Amino acid sequence: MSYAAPTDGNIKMQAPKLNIKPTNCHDCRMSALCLPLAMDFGDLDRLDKVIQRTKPLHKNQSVFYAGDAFSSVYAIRSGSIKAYCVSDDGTEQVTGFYLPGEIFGWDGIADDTHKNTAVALETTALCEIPFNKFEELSSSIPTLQRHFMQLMAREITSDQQLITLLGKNSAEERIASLLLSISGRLQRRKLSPTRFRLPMSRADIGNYLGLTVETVSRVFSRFQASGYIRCDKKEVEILNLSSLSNLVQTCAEA
Amino acid sequence: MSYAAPTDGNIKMQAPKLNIKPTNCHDCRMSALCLPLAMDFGDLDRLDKVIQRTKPLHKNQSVFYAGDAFSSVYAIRSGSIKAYCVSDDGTEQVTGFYLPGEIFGWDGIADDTHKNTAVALETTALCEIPFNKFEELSSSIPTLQRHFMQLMAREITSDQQLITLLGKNSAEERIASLLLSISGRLQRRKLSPTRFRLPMSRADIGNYLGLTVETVSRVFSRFQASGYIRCDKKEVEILNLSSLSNLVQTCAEA
DNA sequence: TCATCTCCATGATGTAGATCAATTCTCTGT
DNA sequence: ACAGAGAATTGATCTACATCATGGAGATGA
Repeated sequence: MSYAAPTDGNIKMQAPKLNIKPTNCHDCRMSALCLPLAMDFGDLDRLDKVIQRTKPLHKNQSVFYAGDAFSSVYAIRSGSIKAYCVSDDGTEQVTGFYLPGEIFGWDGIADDTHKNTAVALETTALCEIPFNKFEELSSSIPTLQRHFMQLMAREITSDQQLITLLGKNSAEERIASLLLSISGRLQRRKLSPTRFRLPMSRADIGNYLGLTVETVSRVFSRFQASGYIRCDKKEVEILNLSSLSNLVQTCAEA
Repeated sequence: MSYAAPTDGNIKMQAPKLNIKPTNCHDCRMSALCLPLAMDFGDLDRLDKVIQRTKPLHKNQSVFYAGDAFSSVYAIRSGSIKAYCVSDDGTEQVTGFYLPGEIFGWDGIADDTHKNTAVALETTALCEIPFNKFEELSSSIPTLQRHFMQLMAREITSDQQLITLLGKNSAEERIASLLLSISGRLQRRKLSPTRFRLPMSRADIGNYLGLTVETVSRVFSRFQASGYIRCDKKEVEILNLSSLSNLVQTCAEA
């Protein structure tokens, strides 16, 4: 019954009555993540007028498709998103998973065309941030521009971490890294970093990490046998965070 | 021969006599690549005043190190740059190669600290674009802001292509893809897309593509045996561009 | 309620590319 | 001009992961 219980992903959680649905940026408890901290209230009001809250998508509904004209970026209020692109031969490559408080859709800015398709992994509520209006705003709110560039840069950084992961690391290292990444991101939004529900399938994980479903499954089993995690289907509990950390080669920070 | 300073050695290619060294953005024939096309001449002047032309780096000199405070992004006038990050265990991961007309250094915007080290692969001339001055400028030159975001987005797109490459493609596909990428980028700056000199070592290529030197070497040999390319050390000639293209799975564009 | 589907787990076997090793060739500095 | 280090090629072997195959556990729907 407790709200903090991280059975959160069990889609029902996003049901309107459990969450006081934020109707503006002031009330939204994600705003610390997705909006500039330095903005004052007047600015926030102006931004708030621009942002559109779409009605919740349900599982497997798309936000945009590869090839769509780029018009907006999106912040996740609840739920989760998978971004992937499709090769000419039809194979998919998952390029990212996005959790509440995170922003996606940058891939369209380069030439006004989305390179990825974005799809809801579960019932998901979004804020749409129309990019042309944002541009108008950001010339009068300087910190907003900077903040957006930082968000884009964060995307670059995380993409490059994934590149390192795919280029150098073993299956175990990749999966440990993903688990830790999700754990850390949940922690940032004050949710349990050790007990959570993976919103994506094993196949998605494998695709994202350049592994097959079978390998992903085996590694999960091995992690469980080693006592690093306990998991039942998508429900995961991290039992030994430091062992997992020892597995991954993080890029040295300064 | 007593011409001391940057003893380039093999890089005579971008010898002074071929290039009238650009002293400002108006004259620079890279500007079409690295600057907003839509900017008028007044804007260009103001931008020009902000950009610093550094003296040429010679091979293996660094532009910045991972951990350095972020202050600028850089455009390449001539030469080439390798960006890489270092794990705590000391292993390197190459995250990108940058050719003339291209801009690098975005990786520092996220939290004002560079995540990568950038090093010259050969004698290299750069334009430094101080980011704080850029931010001032861009509020008064709206297209500039947009353009910079597009450049960042291009970095995201290319990173995501690399992710796909590393996650799904075989050694041959990866190397074909790199060759085609370089070919295309040279073509954009009106250089021969079929005959060029690779500025990076086989080891760098392998590192970038998640392969060992040996594998890279073998694939080059195989490509040569198949008549796809002809190469002598770093000098490469693409003989059969379409065969190479057939090898790679490009992400479907709209 | 049963039939069908999707997801996940796990075993048996195959293989692309890593690793180890040796040789030649090319730069670099004294 | 020479020694030594580094870069590249090629061969022989090994291994982590892919591939193929099977069965079970939950969902979904007539």
